[in-house]
Amino acid sequence: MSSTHTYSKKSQSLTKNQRIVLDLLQNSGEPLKAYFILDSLKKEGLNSPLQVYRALDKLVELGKIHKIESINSFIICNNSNCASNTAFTICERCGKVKEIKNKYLTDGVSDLVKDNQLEITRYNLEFYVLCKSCKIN
Amino acid sequence: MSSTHTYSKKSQSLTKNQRIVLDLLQNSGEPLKAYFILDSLKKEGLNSPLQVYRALDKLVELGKIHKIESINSFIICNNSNCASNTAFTICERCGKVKEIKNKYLTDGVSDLVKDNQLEITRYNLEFYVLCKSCKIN
DNA sequence: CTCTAAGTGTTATATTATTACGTACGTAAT
DNA sequence: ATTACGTACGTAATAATATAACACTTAGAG
Ligand SMILES: [Zn+2]
Ligand SMILES: [Zn+2]
Ligand SMILES: [Zn+2]
Ligand SMILES: [Zn+2]
Repeated sequence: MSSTHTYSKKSQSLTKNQRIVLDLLQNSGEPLKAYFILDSLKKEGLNSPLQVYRALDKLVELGKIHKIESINSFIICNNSNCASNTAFTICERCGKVKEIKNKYLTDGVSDLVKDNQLEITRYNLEFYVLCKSCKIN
Repeated sequence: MSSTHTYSKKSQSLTKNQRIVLDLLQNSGEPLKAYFILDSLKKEGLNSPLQVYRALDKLVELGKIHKIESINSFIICNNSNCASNTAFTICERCGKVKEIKNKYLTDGVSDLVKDNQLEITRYNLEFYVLCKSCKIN
């Protein structure tokens, strides 16, 4: 019965759970796993996986974060607006992930899609690389 | 045949477990999940998840099948040789998956990658669509 | 033949994600 | 103000996906 989380104007504002999950991802900048998020936010009052997954689902839906499927992880969106079209580089050796901001590349893909008359609703591009530090070693 | 076959048999032949898993995927043509494969091949002698996952891992490594990460499923390779570069369409409504064969598209992506000086080792492209039957309804 | 790399079979366990159920709150129509 | 509705919440249980650990077998290279 310890509720009352001053929601204030449902439009625009996230709920407490959504907020703390988003903040964690924001501050981290790296892909995080759901159960890591859960552990990290135990002290903030998160107790169950479902609380995390519900917040993550909503944030993905809002385009504020992305799920990187191949590593079951979530990362803050690095762009102002991806419109659900995402592109990442993933290091094959250390797993490091970066969202690609290169507009020329993503526009190019969009053009290719048009040229080939694929009627797509969105896309997710995963480019596997060897990151700088992994290339050295 | 000849007495000059110095190449290894090993590289050509699959083991029994790898064979039956590949055959199932081949005959299905659709993405299948590991535990579905396990159930389907109980009668062939597969008893544990690990047997399936080991076979799948090997087949992926050989490029004979692909894993579709966003649905935790595996599908037979539709091309002679993808060189680990993959591209799929996935229906957002029914989940139906097709491997894209369009060489113009994949070459175009490869060119874009080169133009943008991304040194990639491979890529995986997932295009979300509404398939024909889902578009009707 | 002997050594070795790869594969096998099995049990147990880890990791990731969802179902089910009841409660609480904000909004808008009555 | 009361009702109805949609969304979010909290909790427990469980499903679905994947790997660890260990002992054993097989097949090919030398
Ligand atoms: Zn983004
Ligand atoms: Zn790296
Ligand atoms: Zn293929
Ligand atoms: Zn469909």
